[in-house]
Amino acid sequence: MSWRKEQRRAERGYHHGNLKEALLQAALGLIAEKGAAGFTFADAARMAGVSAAAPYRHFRDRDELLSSIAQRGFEQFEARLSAAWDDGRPDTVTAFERVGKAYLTFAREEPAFYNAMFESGVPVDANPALQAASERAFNIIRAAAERLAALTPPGTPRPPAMMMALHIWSMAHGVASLFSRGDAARRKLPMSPDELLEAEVLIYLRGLGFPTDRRPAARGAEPPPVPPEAPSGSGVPPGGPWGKPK
Amino acid sequence: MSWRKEQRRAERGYHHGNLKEALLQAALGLIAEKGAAGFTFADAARMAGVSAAAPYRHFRDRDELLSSIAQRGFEQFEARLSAAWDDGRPDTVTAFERVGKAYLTFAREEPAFYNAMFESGVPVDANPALQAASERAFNIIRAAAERLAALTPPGTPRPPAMMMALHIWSMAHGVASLFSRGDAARRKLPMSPDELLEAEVLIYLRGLGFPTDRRPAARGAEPPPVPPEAPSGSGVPPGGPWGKPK
DNA sequence: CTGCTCATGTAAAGGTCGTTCACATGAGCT
DNA sequence: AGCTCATGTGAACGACCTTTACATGAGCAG
Repeated sequence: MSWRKEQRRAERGYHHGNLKEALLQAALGLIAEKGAAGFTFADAARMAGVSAAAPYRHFRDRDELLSSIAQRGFEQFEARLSAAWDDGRPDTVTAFERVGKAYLTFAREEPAFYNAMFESGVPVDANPALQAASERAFNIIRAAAERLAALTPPGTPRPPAMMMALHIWSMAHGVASLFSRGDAARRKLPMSPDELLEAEVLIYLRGLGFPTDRRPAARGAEPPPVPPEAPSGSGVPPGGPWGKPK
Repeated sequence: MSWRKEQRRAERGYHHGNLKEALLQAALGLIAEKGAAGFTFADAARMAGVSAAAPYRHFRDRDELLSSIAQRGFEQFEARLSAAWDDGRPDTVTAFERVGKAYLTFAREEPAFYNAMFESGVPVDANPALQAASERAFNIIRAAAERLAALTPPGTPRPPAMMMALHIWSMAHGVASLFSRGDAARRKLPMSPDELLEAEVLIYLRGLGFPTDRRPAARGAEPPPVPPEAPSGSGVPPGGPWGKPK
């Protein structure tokens, strides 16, 4: 009956050695499986092979664990977005679209983090460290928007970068939470979430005056981009961002 | 100690008379207060003045109550969107924008419903009635998009209405869940969620080729709109949807 | 090496929930 | 008046969250 517990103990001794980390990993797995609501502190403890009270040596309560995961999530999120943005290389629009894709990829590949970050009900503004991490992640989008705003073709009014950033964020989050995760992904769509978001962003950018069917770099103030390997692979298909209309 | 319970009983007798409805109302209040995750079946029962076991005569389990609320939410949601759309009166673009506003208004004024519908983890596709209600609500947006798509100015390719509808939905949901509710609303924004969404949709529509700084009706195939009372009140401010750029 | 200390883990217990079951009540029909 | 069945009750079970008093042993001082 309890041989398992005894064995565990024999394996690791009375002290776990790295319980905090083990709990975080266990929680991550459980959240990915059953969602932040279904995750239980007791389960995480069991999975780490310790008693139900042990976690309280490392987290004030269940919410603090959740909050820690959310914070870690924002940090990884920032890293991913940052890598995707790559400081706007090879050109601003390409990099910008890459950021959008990275957003969805993160939501899809790290459902546990995304869940903890945006769907767990953790009050972001209650924990300063969490809030800071969240803002650092958003700042990537904001910085990208800033660079993009600076490229508005002459003759068109320049949109506020902050507004653009919020718009892009809302599109990405909207697509991610409605169509790109869990059961929501089962809604029958005419196109993939990635394509949906890409088209949405392109149409939006066009609405701001960006020429989206060709690289805008040549006519802006931007230095000429590195010639891409795939000549027009990431361009917009003819007929508009959504393919050919019937 | 128990005089309260006795008094309750004296007031209403052994049978409650309308427990199902009372439970739904109680749950709605609790969800609005503490979120769908914090809401408990036992609390709802207490609030209705019955024992913890009574609710099981009306709902298979806690999830079914939540699911019922979500369904009711979608029904009210549909009604609101439908009223806002008003079959495209006085003209398609105006009505379309009104739908966007109605979306946010619903999210703000009915946080409990919105929460149950989109943030409670209720699997929409598990309950046919719920799924149907959800689809009916979405169909309002879809129908509006269809009418709008039919108005694309000559010379511009016509976007698929379904795609438009999904785009609009994702924008509205993104803005609503990121900026328009609960603690999330505390993020410091340069503009209100309503304005943010309105600008976003307008830029998007412009990206599709719609002239958004004036009523597009005159040049489309649409019959001339009823002359509005406020001549250009709902039009777009000069300089673009976001006001004057610096 | 000895012995102390304190971070880390355990067991036990109290409170809340969700859920089930046998039983009680009484509204409405015959 | 009596029956029946929908509706509500109380008790009980197991799971969870959290606290408290106690146990263990790693690391350090002497």
